Amino acid sequence: MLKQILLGFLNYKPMTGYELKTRMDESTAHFWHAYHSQIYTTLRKLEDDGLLSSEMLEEDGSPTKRLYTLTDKGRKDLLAWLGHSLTELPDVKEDLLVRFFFSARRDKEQVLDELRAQRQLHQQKLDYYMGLEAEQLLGELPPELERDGRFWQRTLEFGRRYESMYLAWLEETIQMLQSE
Amino acid sequence: MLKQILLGFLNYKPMTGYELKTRMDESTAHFWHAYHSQIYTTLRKLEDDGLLSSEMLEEDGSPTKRLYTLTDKGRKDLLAWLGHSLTELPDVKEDLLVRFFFSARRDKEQVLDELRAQRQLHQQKLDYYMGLEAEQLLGELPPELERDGRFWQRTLEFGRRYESMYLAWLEETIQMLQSE
DNA sequence: TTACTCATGTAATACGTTACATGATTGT
DNA sequence: ACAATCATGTAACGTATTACATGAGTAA
Repeated sequence: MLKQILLGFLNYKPMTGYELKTRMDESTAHFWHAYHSQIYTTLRKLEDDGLLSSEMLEEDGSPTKRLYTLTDKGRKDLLAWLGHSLTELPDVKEDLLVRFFFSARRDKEQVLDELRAQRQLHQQKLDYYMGLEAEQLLGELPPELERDGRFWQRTLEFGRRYESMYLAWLEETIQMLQSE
Repeated sequence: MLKQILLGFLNYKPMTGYELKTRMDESTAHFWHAYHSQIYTTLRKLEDDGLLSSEMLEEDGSPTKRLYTLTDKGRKDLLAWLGHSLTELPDVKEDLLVRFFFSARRDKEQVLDELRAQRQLHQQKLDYYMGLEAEQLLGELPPELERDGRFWQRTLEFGRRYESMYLAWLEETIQMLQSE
């Protein structure tokens, strides 16, 4: 999936690995996170496969960068991937639920502490998403990216709802345990 | 994480790989899915590490089974894992959002078709979760598993909310695109 | 001079998926 | 006879994480 994300970003314009990493961190990381180590190795692999080309940039006053550009083959590959719709539901992975599922025999206060800590983290993330939305509305996008911007905004809206849903579940679960 | 799930189940009673797979499919698979190939290899590894022991069962009228039992070391390992609360938020991975993020330039009807197909799948999953709940309420658990049952029910409730949230987001996103 | 951001990479390991492979029993 | 379910495994591959490693420029 990282492959498609990298091709997707490079479809807008050529970028370095570092720039792709920072872009991901402020947008797609909310639904697909990657470490820089994986990004750099995947970029190399995509270049080996002919989906990207790269050139070294040596500007004075900044470290040497490798700029990646989408090739025709890469663009075709991206479009082919987008052309084949998802026909199944991807598997959900929720670490906390695994822990909670086996927590009936744990010390109740310890479980409550864990749930409260998660509540705080989810609240922080929701606050962060709320902040991001305001920012994005203020910083207007160039006209050719307006439609893209609405799609991006929609993924952010998903994040907000996910965090709200999670918070409500945690809140009620904490209540349930407290009043046992 | 599969490791902890297997230890968690075996903390209730000894089971075979096949039984663990079927148990997972009707409970934890909703938030952590695993293929039988991974289950069998992980069980072997846990036995190598001394967290499980196994014995062959040869009953007439059924294939040979390998019954796994949690060892003291395994139980200690499970309790240690449960004892260390989650202090971070696990990364979310949402395939559809990756696709949607890069879909502003795709054919609108194709995107709508994909969203509608996902809507149907999520509706099916929600219906399935609703059915499961009814079942679980009918089939009463033995008294010593009552508290466990409430915890399990709570993870099912999470699944219901997740699917409801997803459906609402899809519905509104479809509306948004249609009225563009 | 110390810490932070920019910038890139490799190596080892762990985890997860798909495909291949087999064989018995049960129900229609 | 055929399909479904029970039951277990291996091999190859793909993906993701953690740790190790380096070095320049910038701001306090």
